[in-house]
Amino acid sequence: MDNQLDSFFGAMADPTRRAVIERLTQGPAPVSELHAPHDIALPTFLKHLRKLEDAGLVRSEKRGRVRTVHIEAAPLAVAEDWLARQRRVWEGRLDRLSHLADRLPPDVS
Amino acid sequence: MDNQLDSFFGAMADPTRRAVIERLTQGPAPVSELHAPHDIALPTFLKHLRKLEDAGLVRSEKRGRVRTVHIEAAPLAVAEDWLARQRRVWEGRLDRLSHLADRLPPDVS
DNA sequence: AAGTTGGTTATCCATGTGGCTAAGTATTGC
DNA sequence: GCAATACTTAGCCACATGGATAACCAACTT
Repeated sequence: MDNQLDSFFGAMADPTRRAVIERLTQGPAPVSELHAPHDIALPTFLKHLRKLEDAGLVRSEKRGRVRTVHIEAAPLAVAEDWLARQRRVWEGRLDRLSHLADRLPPDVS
Repeated sequence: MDNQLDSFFGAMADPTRRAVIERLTQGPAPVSELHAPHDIALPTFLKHLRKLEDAGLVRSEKRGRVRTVHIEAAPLAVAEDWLARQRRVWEGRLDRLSHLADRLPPDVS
């Protein structure tokens, strides 16, 4: 996809995928274990995993017949930073507004 | 949609929509001004705005023929919190692992 | 009153997404 | 070797998404 944020936010915009991420923060797990709590077919679930992997949120290795998946935390931090930055601009605007309000009588017609 | 996070992350998974949010952190603006920098047709752009509004990220009022849009910052904070929580669990796991490592000789067979 | 401006509504289209089943491959256990 | 396990690939389907045009309405401007 375009931006890294595109694929990240796209990946998080689904409850199944968020649940997988939540689970993986507690440590790696094989595909079958990740799939177990979700009431959808395995191939469908694999497509979700694929999307997480494409977004760089997750990595996996196969040993024998079992594929173990682990989280890649960096992208989470990138998105968190983006959101924090927006919030700071927003809050900064509020600050500037209140400062303006302080100086309202002299400055504004 | 399902969760509030669904519609939030869904809304952010598009560069046009993120650009609108970035612009709106600096203050409200009419639709035409928001649309100007984007090289897409107005009706297409309006669909993006609609999605932002559906996700509760933005609100708008119409006065005369001009509709003014302003940001609703709360959902940003909700998502930021969710991400921060994931990060804390992830980091907590690392902490526990290192603590475990400290106690490795006595505790582990 | 006529024209311009700022949105809005209605359709349409190609592609993406999330779901399924069926069938296949490769390990591992007996 | 055979069966069970753990994915994997292929194909199908309904609906959502992001894009477009055309036509419309309402409110200013002149």
